[in-house]
Amino acid sequence: MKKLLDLLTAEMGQAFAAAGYDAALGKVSVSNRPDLCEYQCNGAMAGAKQYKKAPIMIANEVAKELQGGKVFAEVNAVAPGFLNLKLSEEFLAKYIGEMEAADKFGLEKPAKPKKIIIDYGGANVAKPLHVGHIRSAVIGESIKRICRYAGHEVIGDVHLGDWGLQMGLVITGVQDRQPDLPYFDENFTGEYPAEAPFTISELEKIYPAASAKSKEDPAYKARAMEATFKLQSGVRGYRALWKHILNVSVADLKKNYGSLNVEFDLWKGESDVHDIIPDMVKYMKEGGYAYISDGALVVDVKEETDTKEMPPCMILKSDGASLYNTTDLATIMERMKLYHPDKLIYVVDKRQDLYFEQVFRCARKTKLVEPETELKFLGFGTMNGKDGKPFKTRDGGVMRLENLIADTKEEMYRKIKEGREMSDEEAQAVADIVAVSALKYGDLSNQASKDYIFDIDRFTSFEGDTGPYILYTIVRIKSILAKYKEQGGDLEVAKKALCAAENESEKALQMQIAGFNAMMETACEELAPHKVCAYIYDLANAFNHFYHETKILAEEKAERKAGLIALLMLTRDVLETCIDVLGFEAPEKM
RNA sequence: GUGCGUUUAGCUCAGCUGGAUAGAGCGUUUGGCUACGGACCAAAAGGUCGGGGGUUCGAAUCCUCUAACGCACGCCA
Repeated sequence: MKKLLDLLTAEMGQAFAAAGYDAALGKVSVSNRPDLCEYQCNGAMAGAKQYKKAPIMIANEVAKELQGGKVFAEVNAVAPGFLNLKLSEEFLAKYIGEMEAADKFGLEKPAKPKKIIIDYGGANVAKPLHVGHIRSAVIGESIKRICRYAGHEVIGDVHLGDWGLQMGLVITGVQDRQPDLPYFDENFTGEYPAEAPFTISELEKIYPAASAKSKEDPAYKARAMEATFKLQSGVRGYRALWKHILNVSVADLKKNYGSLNVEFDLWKGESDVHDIIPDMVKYMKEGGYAYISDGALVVDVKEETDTKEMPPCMILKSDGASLYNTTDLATIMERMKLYHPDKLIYVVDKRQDLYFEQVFRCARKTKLVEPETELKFLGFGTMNGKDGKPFKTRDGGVMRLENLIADTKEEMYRKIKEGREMSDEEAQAVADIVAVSALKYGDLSNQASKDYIFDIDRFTSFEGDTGPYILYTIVRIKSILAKYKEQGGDLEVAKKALCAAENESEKALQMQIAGFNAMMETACEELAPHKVCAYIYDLANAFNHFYHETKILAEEKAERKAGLIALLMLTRDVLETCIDVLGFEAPEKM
């Protein structure tokens, strides 16, 4: 269904036309002076020059055309030429009634739904997730859900770092610990054990140890490189061991991502494109795109219009080995072949923007993608500590994501216990849910591209612009609805009883609800979860104002009471839909 | 050096793509529990929107110069 502002604009446009002016001047927007009006139109001022007339005269003529209409209850022309508008309560109630009945609250499907692949998460095999991974996971997941809700076909891919020297290091580390394993015996021809020879916590120790050792011991590094080479050239034992590393790691990653409600459709990795790299390189050479520069194979990506230095995109290192660029380009090729997406979105640290610019240009130039394929780099900023510097543990180390989540849950548990009578078990379960909202809302309510300050006290607060505040509002609505039902009310019947607002705060709540489809559409177009956050914060506030001024269960007229219940249900449903696309959920009680 | 980004209340952030008196939260000060969850609500104080210049009837928003900070600039990812 049409957006409310579009309907108002159409009405206003007609009035402009009827008064003899360009209908395009009738653009209506939400008022920036709520004390004066609900909506406004500034078209009279914009048209003043064109028609060589004082704006207030135009405004007056247009206002006249709108008198007695069904959409606006009040239209005032105000100096120097504003058109101040108040909506008809009946019109508004009818609109949100239609929203309630419509699929997705009246959000229209895109004219041409796109197939989108989102590359986010950024996890590496054998390395634990740390705080630096939270943003990609949280933002990527939300964007996936927003786009999906808006009607696009979306595939989320974690795109693991599961190849290259890091794997060689782990394998070498394992060999040092357990040299007798059959994986290292070249003459072994039997079945390798089904069980991995290490646990995830062992694995997490092996990598940093091996990595540190390789930095000071060249011989060790050489061994690791050889192991990498053997793995990549398909040596049976190494491949089998690598599979174990992968499996153990992925199981652990799924657990950690799962605790943040982050789910991937694909668990592909760099290794998946290893076999197609030679073909891709050959194609780039034969196509005349790639050439040797300083020993390395590169593709020029400079453009005439560049005002900055643009280094070429490197395809192979001077030793012939592949690198990040190689696998990313091969992955683009692979994705085009397997899924043929209209759009690829990368949710990656913003410091990589030049790099992705090179890769995208290279992919276009070499025609790995079609001219109309959209390549989007969504760079996010750093999560900083209260000192404004990258977030660290107290002793200055890198904090594991698992610990950050655990700390937040603990803090949440403490707050819940001190505020409510609740069993330890229930409090823990509730704390887990609320903590996820605190973390995610704290992150998503900021513009993704900016750095932000992680403040656990602020994020876990029940007051202010926080996840827990939103959840609190939802839980409060649920509680009232439950009581209505207890008292013999029928929610299904009440649902259809939406009625015209009888007071300011009720109307304000309805208007806020009515803005849902427009908000979701922009959030999707701009890939901006923070707009969803801002919206639900306003919605929660609008509800709480309304709640404070309106008696609901004590309302005597049954019809009116049902109407209020309907408004509550709609508010709850919109809020829950929004937090779902943000990637968290509300408990029943808290 | 080149390019990109950031700069808005004491602190953390918005600002719907050029409109009226620049908005929230936290913190501070004050008021409100015999209604449905007070983990709430209401109100006050707090700003030369980094600085200069320009475009416009009108600028936090567009252009230009400039400052501070951050980041990136071929064999890491």
